[in-house]
Amino acid sequence: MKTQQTAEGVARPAGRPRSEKAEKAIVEATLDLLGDGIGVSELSIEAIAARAGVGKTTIYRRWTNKEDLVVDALASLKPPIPLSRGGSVRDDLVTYLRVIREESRHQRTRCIMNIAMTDTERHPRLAERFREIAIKPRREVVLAVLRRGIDSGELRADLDVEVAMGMLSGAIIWHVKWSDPDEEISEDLPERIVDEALKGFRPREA
Amino acid sequence: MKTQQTAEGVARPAGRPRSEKAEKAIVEATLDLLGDGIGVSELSIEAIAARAGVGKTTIYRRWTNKEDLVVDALASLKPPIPLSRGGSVRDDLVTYLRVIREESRHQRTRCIMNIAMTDTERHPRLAERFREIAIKPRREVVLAVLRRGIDSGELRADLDVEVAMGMLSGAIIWHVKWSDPDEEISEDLPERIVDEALKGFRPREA
Amino acid sequence: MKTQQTAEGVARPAGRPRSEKAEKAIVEATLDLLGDGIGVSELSIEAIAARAGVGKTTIYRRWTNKEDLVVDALASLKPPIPLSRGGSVRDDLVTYLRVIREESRHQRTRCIMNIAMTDTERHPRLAERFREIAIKPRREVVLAVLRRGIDSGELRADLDVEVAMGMLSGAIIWHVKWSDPDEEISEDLPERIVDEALKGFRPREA
Amino acid sequence: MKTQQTAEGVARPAGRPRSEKAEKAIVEATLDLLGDGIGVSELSIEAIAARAGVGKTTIYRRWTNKEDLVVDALASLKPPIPLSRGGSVRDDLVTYLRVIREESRHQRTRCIMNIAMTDTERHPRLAERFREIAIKPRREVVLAVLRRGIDSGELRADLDVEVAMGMLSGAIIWHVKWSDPDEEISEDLPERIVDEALKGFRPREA
DNA sequence: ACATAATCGAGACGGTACGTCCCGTCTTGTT
DNA sequence: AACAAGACGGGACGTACCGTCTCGATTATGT
Repeated sequence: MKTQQTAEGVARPAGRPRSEKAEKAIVEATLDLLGDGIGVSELSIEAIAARAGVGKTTIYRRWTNKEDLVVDALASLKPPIPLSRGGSVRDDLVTYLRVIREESRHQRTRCIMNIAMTDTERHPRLAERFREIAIKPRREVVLAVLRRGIDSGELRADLDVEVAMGMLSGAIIWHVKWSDPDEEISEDLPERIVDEALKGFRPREA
Repeated sequence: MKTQQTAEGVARPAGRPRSEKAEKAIVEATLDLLGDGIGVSELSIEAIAARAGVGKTTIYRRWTNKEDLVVDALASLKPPIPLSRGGSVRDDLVTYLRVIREESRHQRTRCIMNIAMTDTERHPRLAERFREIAIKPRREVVLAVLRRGIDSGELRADLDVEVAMGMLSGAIIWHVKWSDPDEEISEDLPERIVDEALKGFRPREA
Repeated sequence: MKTQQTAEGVARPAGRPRSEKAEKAIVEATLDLLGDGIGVSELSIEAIAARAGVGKTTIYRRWTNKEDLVVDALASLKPPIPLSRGGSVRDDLVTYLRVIREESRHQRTRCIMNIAMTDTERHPRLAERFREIAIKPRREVVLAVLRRGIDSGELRADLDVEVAMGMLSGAIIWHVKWSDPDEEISEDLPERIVDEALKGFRPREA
Repeated sequence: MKTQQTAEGVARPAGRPRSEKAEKAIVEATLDLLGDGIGVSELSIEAIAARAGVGKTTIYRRWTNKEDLVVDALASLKPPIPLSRGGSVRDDLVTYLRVIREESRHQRTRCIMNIAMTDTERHPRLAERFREIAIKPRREVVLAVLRRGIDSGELRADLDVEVAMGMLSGAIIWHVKWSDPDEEISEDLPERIVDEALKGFRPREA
């Protein structure tokens, strides 16, 4: 492929450059459709092209398959860093769990989450990307809170922070996903989880 | 519609009765395909019919849509009751978490689990059924163990058993699904989870 | 392929038989489009399917390529045998040339003729078929007239009927196709051609 | 539009002049492709540009559509004046028909002829141009021969030269195009045509 | 034994989306 | 201003399945 030389000395491929506008429209259309509850399998390139007002070739020129496109679309989402920090460990953890629960109640986030939980097994690259952009930042935040708690003496010095993090995140997700749909999820679930976790299941020995 | 009278006195429609063999073959073919990692969306009636050696009509005559078929197929699975009971609360919980982890390592269970985690949002009836046949029995078992622990004094009398159950189940699932694929999941993860849960995060006050 | 046995003992392929109605609709749509002046190259399977109210597969199931479809479509046209016979040789030949000229003035025939003249080189099978259904019958008719003329003494006994036929048919086509579009083609062209042909170009020797 | 002043005083548009080399390459590429048996409909600007080593814009800048380009390309062909004159009328006519038959046997001429016969209806401007550069000169030549024959007494004084010309040209073309492909076209076809035409179909009266 | 009737397999039906190819237009930096 | 390169929106290609339909053949009973 021939290239052209720009003033900045950066090689550029010859010919008309790819339209950033089109690219954005495609990603946005993808997120829109995903947000409308369309799953990765049901998501059709043709529908994306139509909604983005773009030719199919313009999509295929950039992404060789649907999975890559979805990966990039998800990646374009800013991870809405969920934690306001600075209070007590208990307050921070409660806040964190509340944010997750709130997210799971909003349409777009919910759909994105679904994809994460859902199409992840059939699309390993997607899972990897999701871990990167969604799981990892939250994980770091919780780990930081827990470590801070250990330093300040609020938490046990020998606490297994990995396990603790899994218990907190896992618990809220479990309830959101699997609790009986007839019963309301209690509003104070985050507090209850955090408190039980802090206390431990065993009775205090005299 | 004319009916026929069987010896048992049960009214039966006239004409050739439906083949039980075909029905079984269809359900089996469905589970096979699901077990091969095919998701509900990718699962095609055509493929099921082909693998079952059956005409497509024979499937559509019995189930009006794919979801209903999958529901029935999943229902036909015996819930492999996961808990050997009788030891200490700690032992029982560790055993329970181990069973879940093992299941997640075996092909067929893993795939079924994926479907549960996966296609659940797009197929609400499926989710409901899965809750019925997979979640509920496990939930009951854990709740029973926890209540027994309270009775025996091994656990706090005011323990929130729902929350505790969510923490345990959620923690193991979280780790199985979201832990860094490069790092091995530690073999003693079930023990670590149970121990941290029992102890609580907070240090013992003097 | 499995077959079924009919009462008449004629083997029939299993499954739903192909719809004759669809087949006719496809052929008719093809001729319509061709008659609208669409050439074989411009003719799209998609357009045929749309006009016939038929799925593309229904077309591809029967014809592997466009050319075969056009061949069959043309073949379905009844050759409108152009000659009323029984008069003098001169009258019959004039009638024949008139019919050709008239045909070349009517829309549908004109378009079919165009295809014959046109797409024939790029589509040899089409040419062959056209020769069969359009050229050959006309050729036979003219040859018959000429032979009758020889028998009756109206024409020379040693007349080269092949060449004579070519001169008559070729002359009318040449004029229809290549005469100056500004000048009207004279109404009595058929008579003029026949008369010149009968007389010969050379003057009568004393 | 600004213009520049050449030494010859002819106004010229400002900016880089159009490349004559490119223009020639385009026309040549077009004729090449046409000669390879590609029809006007199948002929793609993309293919022409590629073969000419030229950008598509360079073509579209000069010709607004494919037809115009083909017209110009055909126009660039020198009409290979087909008649050596000077012998008897019979000899001249035989020579003329032979030339046509030979042309129809050579690849490039054959393809050009095909285009004439072929794409003419769908592309009227092309037809007109072809009439100008290919038909008209031949027509004139034959008419001249015939008129010369009348003057010299070789032909009837009242011969309808237009009709006669059509019969001769039409006959050879008819045979070349429509004769049975299994039978060889007889080598002496030109002689046979001319002789029959000269004699007329009717027997000499005593 | 035979008519009745629902089911069976096979496969054609009208559709939708696929990923590819090429169209004619447009938008770059270079000549 | 013209050039080559190549991206753009669009339309048709031929394929793969979709869920529905229509066949003849099969398999039960009820007379």
